[in-house]
Amino acid sequence: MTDLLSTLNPDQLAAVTAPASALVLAGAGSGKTRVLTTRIAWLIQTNQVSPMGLMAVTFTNKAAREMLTRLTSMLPINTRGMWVGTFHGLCNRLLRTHHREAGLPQLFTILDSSDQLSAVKRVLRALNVDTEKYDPRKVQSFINQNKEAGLRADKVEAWDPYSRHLVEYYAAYDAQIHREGAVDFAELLLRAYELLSRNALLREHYQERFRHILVDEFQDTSRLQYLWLKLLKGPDSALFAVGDDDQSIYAFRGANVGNMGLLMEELNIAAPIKLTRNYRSVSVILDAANAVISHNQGRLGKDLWTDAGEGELIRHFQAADDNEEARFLVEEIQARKLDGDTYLDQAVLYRSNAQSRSIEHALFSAGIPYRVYGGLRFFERAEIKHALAYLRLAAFPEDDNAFLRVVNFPARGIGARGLESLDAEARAAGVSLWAAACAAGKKFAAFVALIESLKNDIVGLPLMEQVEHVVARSGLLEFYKNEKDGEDRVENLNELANAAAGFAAESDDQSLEAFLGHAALEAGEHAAAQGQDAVQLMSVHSAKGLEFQTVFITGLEEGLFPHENSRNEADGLEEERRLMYVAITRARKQLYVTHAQQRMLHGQIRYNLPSQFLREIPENLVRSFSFRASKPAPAPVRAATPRVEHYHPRPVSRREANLPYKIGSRVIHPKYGEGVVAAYQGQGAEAEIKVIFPKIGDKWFILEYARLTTLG
DNA sequence: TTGCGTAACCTTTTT
DNA sequence: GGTTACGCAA
Repeated sequence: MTDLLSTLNPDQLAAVTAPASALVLAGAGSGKTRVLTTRIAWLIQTNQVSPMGLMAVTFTNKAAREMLTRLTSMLPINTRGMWVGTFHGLCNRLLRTHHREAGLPQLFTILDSSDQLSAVKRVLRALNVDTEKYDPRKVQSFINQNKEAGLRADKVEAWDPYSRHLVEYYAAYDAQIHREGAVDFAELLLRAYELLSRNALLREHYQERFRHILVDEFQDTSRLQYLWLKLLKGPDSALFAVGDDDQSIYAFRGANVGNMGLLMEELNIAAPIKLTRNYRSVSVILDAANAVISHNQGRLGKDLWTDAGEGELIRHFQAADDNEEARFLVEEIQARKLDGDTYLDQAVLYRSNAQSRSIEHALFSAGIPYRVYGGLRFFERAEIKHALAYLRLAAFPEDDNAFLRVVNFPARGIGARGLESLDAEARAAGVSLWAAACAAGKKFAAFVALIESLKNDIVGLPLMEQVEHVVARSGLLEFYKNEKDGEDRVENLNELANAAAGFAAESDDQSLEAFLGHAALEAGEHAAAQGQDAVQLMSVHSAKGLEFQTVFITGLEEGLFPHENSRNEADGLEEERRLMYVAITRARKQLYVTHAQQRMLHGQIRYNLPSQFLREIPENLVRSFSFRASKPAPAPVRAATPRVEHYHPRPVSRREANLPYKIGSRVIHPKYGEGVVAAYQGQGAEAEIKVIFPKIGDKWFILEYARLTTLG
């Protein structure tokens, strides 16, 4: 037991062994996850609670998994069946267990955001709503915002006609998905909340059971999640919340930092336990982070410190355009690689996912392996959703959503017109589309027969074979095999069977229904090759909780980061600044920040000023560079420091000795003229050299045959 | 009625 | 640049 605690610093120790409810204000890199898991281990080891008597809640599946992994390395316990998971995952569990009390069918489906959007569109169409006036996405977010606040349609206050309509659509949408036995993300939470608040017996049961509730990333909890936690906390239970108000970056989906203050008030917590010692970054990086975040008002207040030493200055690259920015990234990433950093140690961050494309392009043409997080994830891909819809119909054909998705995919001659009349019949009879289709006769006979046969064929098969069978027999596989550029999709469909096998191996419930629920809640990262040495590309949001040796924060421009949409939101700029704070604190040893004077965005060139966040980093922590030293002088970021060094691709040691041309040196090619050596890739006879010709563009040559002459 | 091609559109962040 | 909506041809 003592060895569990012996390596903690005094603040961490106080947090881990807190006797009652506590709020821990844990700065970036201060050992937050360690405190959480050590507390769980300590509670169990000292017999204060059994593994079944505690609940630990996180926001992401990744965080939940990591907690379990660390826990098993500390204690010889079986973590299966423990209530450790995401808010959504635990609510799902609660609702599956008590579906009857919750008023749901046993096999309720979970709608992800895009499913939800199509459901909203369907409802609006049925009500003949002018979607010019009522943008489906606005309606969707209206619904979600209210659910996140714990409000059903009949509780939402609406004074003007416009909001009254929104409320009406909210009610219609809820009625619709309930009819279909579907539940959206926010509904999972709201319904679980309502279940517990209405059913005293159930509530008391869980309150008795969970003596300790631990919450990660508490600053990101919504009002509803807070209420849910309080409902589960019995009079004798302890609530242990860990969070960092400076890292609250999810206000847009209902996160309420105010919950931190509220918690202290309501649970009589005198003061938060502050963890400010940082074990991650060198002090240059922490100083920058502290300086930036100090521009925010109303913080709970803490500054990070370290004794890890100063470290290298932050490097700021001022690019003329996005291509230059990408070129700079390529140069530096390669240089660091040759200096001994792995690719995996290096992360490129951006504010919005759309920015990844140009970076991917540059890395790809330079032959640098990379991995993109976020964006379209495995279970969100169209072909996967189609396959899941077939599986869903095989299990529960009444699902209108799934029905509509695949009734004419692959095409089988059922168009909008046919569906319209089917929908009318279904509405008139008050039944599902499936029931109507069964009654409709020949037009839908083939589809009905297909689903029936899928349903019969997979009875009793193991999960993986069920998936394989449905993928093969639904016609999806064949369709994509015949489609040009369909290889990836075929591969993904095959991967789906593996995902099912993986799920079956891990989960105690191996039913098809359980797998479908898992697919909706876990976006899944099966698609990208794991464990490979690759540069990590991701949005700042998805970087939260991660750390890297080297971090590049790109696109630091007014309008991009801070994002222009944040201007109209209350507290918008402050949230952007917290985002910047999160980005900076991801770096352990070296931080790069870049901006471009102009960039291609949404198909047109935009001219952006450098981000104000750059100015907020003290100048003595930064070295600035640009490709052109003087001529088209980049606008100085601060008036006081026009000093911008000329960027030289760093001289790299070792291996470059074998390379005839230095990176950055100017060469002449007999056909293309003058150019600059940009990169190498490959080894020996396969080695290639990349030369950038100002007029022609980038070219790769086989090094052995490249007829290049060095210039001056 | 369907399927395909072109035009217009829009783009923050996620469970 | 990529996706969706619409119009046109089969």
